[in-house]
Amino acid sequence: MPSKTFLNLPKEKQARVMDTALKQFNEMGYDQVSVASLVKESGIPRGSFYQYFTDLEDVFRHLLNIIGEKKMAYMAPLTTRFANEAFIHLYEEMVKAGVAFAKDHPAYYLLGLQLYRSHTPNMIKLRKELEHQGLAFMEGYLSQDQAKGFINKHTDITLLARLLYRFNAHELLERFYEGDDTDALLRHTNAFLTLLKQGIEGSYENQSI
Amino acid sequence: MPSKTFLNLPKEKQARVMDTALKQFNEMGYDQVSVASLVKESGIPRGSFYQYFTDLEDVFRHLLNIIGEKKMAYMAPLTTRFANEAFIHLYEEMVKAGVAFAKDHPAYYLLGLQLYRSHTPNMIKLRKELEHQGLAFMEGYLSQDQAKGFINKHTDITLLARLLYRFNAHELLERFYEGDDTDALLRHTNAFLTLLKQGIEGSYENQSI
Amino acid sequence: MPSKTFLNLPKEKQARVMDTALKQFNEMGYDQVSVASLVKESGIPRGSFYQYFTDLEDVFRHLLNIIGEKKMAYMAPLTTRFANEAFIHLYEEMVKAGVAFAKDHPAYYLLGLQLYRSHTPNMIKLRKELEHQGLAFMEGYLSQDQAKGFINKHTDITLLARLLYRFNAHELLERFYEGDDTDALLRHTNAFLTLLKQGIEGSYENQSI
Amino acid sequence: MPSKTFLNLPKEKQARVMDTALKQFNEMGYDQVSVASLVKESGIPRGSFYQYFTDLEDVFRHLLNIIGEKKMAYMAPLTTRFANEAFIHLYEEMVKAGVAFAKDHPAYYLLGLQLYRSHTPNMIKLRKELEHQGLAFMEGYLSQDQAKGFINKHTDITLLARLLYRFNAHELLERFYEGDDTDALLRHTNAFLTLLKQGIEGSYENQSI
DNA sequence: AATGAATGAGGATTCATTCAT
DNA sequence: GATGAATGAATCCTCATTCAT
Repeated sequence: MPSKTFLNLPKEKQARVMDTALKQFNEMGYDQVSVASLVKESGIPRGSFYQYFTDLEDVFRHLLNIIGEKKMAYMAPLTTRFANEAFIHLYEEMVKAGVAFAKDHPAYYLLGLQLYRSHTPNMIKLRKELEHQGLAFMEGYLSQDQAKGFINKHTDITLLARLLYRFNAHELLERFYEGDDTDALLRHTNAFLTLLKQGIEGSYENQSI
Repeated sequence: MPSKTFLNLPKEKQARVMDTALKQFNEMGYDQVSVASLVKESGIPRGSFYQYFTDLEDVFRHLLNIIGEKKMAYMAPLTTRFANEAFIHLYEEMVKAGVAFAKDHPAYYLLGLQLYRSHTPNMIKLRKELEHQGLAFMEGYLSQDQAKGFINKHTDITLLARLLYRFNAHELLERFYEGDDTDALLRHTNAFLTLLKQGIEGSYENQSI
Repeated sequence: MPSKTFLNLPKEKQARVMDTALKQFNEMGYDQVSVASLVKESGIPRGSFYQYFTDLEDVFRHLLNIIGEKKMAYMAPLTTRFANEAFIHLYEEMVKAGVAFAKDHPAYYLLGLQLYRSHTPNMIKLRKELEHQGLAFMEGYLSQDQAKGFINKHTDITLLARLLYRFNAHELLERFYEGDDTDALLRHTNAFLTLLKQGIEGSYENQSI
Repeated sequence: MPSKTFLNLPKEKQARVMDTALKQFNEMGYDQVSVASLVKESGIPRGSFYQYFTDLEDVFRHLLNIIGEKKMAYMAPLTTRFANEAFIHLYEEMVKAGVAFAKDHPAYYLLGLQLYRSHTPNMIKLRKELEHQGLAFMEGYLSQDQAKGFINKHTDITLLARLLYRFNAHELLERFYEGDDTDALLRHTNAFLTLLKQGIEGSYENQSI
């Protein structure tokens, strides 16, 4: 968490630092960014950096918080709207909201990639925290859906939650990183959900699997 | 690729170097291994390192090749055996063979993790090469299966290949890393394949999705 | 010497600063204490520090003065009481008073150690000032004692003063630091004085040295 | 302990580094010497320093070893020569040998001062090792002397050993540092030994203490 | 008088790579 | 071909002190 010193800085200066950080994390990759590179490009003195942050991880976490808040604005309306339906519908909408977010704030969206690109103990811990949180959220809904008969009994809910989580947190992110536009992301999402819902087995006439 | 100089070394000395490299990559993580740490623990002179390899990536690639060869011994028999069946059956057997390999050579198996844990440009490139290769292999089979009716027409083959690839290359690897034994890995595999084959939709009585 | 600004501060606030300083000097060692560490733990603003003191040595000297005053309360009664006796008796009482002081105010007593544990030019100067002062005080008395015949003519007064000074300022201090309780310190003192008074030579029967 | 790399260097180059270290430790004080200052003045590259030594303490210990060996040449002959006499005579000769050493190699001699001028845990440990060793050596002899009647029964042997140790390791060293020449050191030694042997008490006529 | 942000020099350490033997 | 010493750039982090509010 940045120091009060940093948070008391003029918004503009804070933004200059955080924007540079965002840019460098995305362009250079988390592991290649150094305190040196950040202070140089953002124009703050070396010493100030250490007055603002404990280390680069601190900067990264702060960036995630900023992004998290923005993203929340896209997600918040959904949870109430889909209260009585199968979770998969809520999931679909959340993914779409995420894609909209990606369209509006591509740099913010892409920072998520870095979460999987550093392996300092703290970073691993952070990633697991987020994963655990995301999985628990989904498993809760999915178990209820299975009880209600929305999901068949053969389905391993824990696994399903993982697949859903990964699709959103990895697959789409990487595709976006590799150049797919948001329309493509939506198509991938449809294909993914179709596959999940119906499975891959052939039609009855030649169901030979 | 290591120099001829290296490949002409007594097998034993080569093994000493490669075993140390394997150990350090797994224990310290690719990014933390340095030429210094490797020459120190393996006991070869600093100058020799540069006579044998161009850099650490060179060592890593060589390690992957060595492992690839060993793994091939587990896989080779399968391809012919399942020539006329749906690919998913071959896939299942290949995953099982991979799990057997993991049981026999855990350190070799786990090295794959490092592929996803470093993000130097070279490593990213290497990972993409492998991914591309793996995906192309699967997509070829899966397209045929879809043509033959083994896979229904709604299924996005590219996506399916990705899911299969990821499950094997990420999901199982990470679960193994986190302590699941090989039996657990096999159970996960069953659950995954069941889900893929049948989808998650509820039974006819209450098919409300 | 602290500025008037500091001395006009509420006693309580002064004490907070000086207590923190005492604690840090003792716990971290003079050389490890920084302006940063002191302002942080004492809670005063960084800028204020430089309004109160010129530097850390200034703080240290002020601490010594505060301690000196407290210690004086233990010593003052003695000088008059032993006016006509050999100095060694006064010395003994002063040492005992010092030990009592150590018992009552161990942190104050132990600060003296830092005088010997930093070797910045200023600290060396300070230590020499104190030594010089202490030695002069003792040499004055001891010369008179030698003139009066309390001390034999063979004794090198300058040397004796040094031995007495060191025993009190080093030996006892370090023993206290290393855990000797005050009783032990008194026993050491007796042994020391006995040795000084009588020498180490064997009894007449076998005086072979 | 310096690396083999360092010890394999040409004697001349080793000497250049060690002489610079000796000079800087003596002139600047152990705590003020930095790796930066040492590499600059000795002319070796920054990186080489870390190939030779682990840190400055390593340099210091090596210096002590070098000095210890030289000093041994002055001391070795004595121990056998005084086998049957009171230890105090051996002590006197050892001190004199030390003074001769100081005359021949003042810089080496003075380095001992630094032993008391740093307080990193390792340095404290080193000093205590040396002290413990020195005290044990003396106490052994002194106990025997007391048994033999060379030293009277009132004398606290442990304390006496400390006084002897300190006189040699502190008092003389500091006096030499402060400018006393070797003749003066010998006079101090005589005065000290006289005082120890006979005590300070006045002659029989006016023995009033 | 109080405050705390700004500053950049300075020190420790690691590193990949080259080069002379 | 084998060896290991040499190199200095690059990085991290701390610090005392000043200055503007």
